[in-house]
Amino acid sequence: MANEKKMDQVILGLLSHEPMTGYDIKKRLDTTLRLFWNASYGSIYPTLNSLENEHKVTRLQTTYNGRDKILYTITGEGRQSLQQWLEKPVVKDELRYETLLKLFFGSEIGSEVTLKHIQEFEDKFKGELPFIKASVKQLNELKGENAHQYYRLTAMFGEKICETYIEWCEEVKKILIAKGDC
Amino acid sequence: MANEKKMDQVILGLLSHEPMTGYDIKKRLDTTLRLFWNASYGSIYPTLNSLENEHKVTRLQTTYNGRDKILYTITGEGRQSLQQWLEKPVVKDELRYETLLKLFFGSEIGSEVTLKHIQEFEDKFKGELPFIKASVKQLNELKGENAHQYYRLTAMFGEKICETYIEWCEEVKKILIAKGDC
DNA sequence: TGGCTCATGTAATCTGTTACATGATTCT
DNA sequence: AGAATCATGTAACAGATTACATGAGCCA
Repeated sequence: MANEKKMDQVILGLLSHEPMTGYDIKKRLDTTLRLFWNASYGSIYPTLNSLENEHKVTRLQTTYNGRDKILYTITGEGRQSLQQWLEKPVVKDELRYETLLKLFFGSEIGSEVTLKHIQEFEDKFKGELPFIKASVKQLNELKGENAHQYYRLTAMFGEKICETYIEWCEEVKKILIAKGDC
Repeated sequence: MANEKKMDQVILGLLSHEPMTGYDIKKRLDTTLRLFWNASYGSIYPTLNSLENEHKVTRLQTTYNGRDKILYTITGEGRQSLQQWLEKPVVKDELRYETLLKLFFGSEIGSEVTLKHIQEFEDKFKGELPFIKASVKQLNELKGENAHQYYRLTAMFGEKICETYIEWCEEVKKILIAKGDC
């Protein structure tokens, strides 16, 4: 994808909350940001390197429990660069659901197969929901740090869309079962 | 992105409904499928070429109103290939919202700027909604072709999530205005 | 006549994934 | 002892966008 590179900003954003290792960043993306962003090691580590070259982060080699790790900290320059990006209007919000695609072409394969895809889609989000709900609840009580309040708003988004998806799946299932053209 | 190439299937899917030109395909993606899929000419035309080489589509050079166009039709082989893909489980549903990212890092820039992003997000989907609602209504009445019924299900998806997004935006705005930490 | 839409295509470039490589520590 | 997790990284490759190039017909 020849889109604007956003990995820089994602990493700076995460480091704006606290110093982290590349491994930590990956974990954060796989959990907290899972619903709206993701990335692989193959893009995280090289980006950390280039950010260091641009003096937007500093590296600190440490050893914790005999384990080597490289802790990255955002610099003033990095924070400035992040803020500049945050001020700019959003360029692209993208939703790419293969499930929707397969549904759209459903007439070519019939309702039985299509139902399976819908069921899997539903199950996936039903699986997510408890964790998201737990986060929202936790973040509601925790009226502390500012960053947590913003995290809470994104978690609320996750909760809402999961619930909407599940509702929609139920409707779709009813309709597909009713027609039963297998 | 070194993901599985889905452009092939998208084009075959669209051609499974009716013969089209590359230009038509682009239009369809920009309108009907806009909410869950998109692509540029730079991927459409080369894909059409490779599909022809694999005998999954046939080209028909025509002239309509003095305008040259190449009409592509799916072959039996192409249809088979499409069906095989449709049967396979979904590999990836991806949502990538820069807006959510900027919201998540909102503490770094404050609620004033963040509110602007939320407002734009809301406006965008408020703008989409009338068209989607019109589609849904039209497709509800039109109880004809099978393919339309599948299209209708995806339009219902669009309607639901747009409404959910707008609701969520209203909540977020209230919370951000209440705290007012600019 | 000028601007918009119709219509097809290519080359350069970007961005990121996948798969591989390595090795230590912690848990069971 | 073995599996899982912690931890960092690279090279090959894929997939797609952007920007450019070209030209005809339609509408005002």
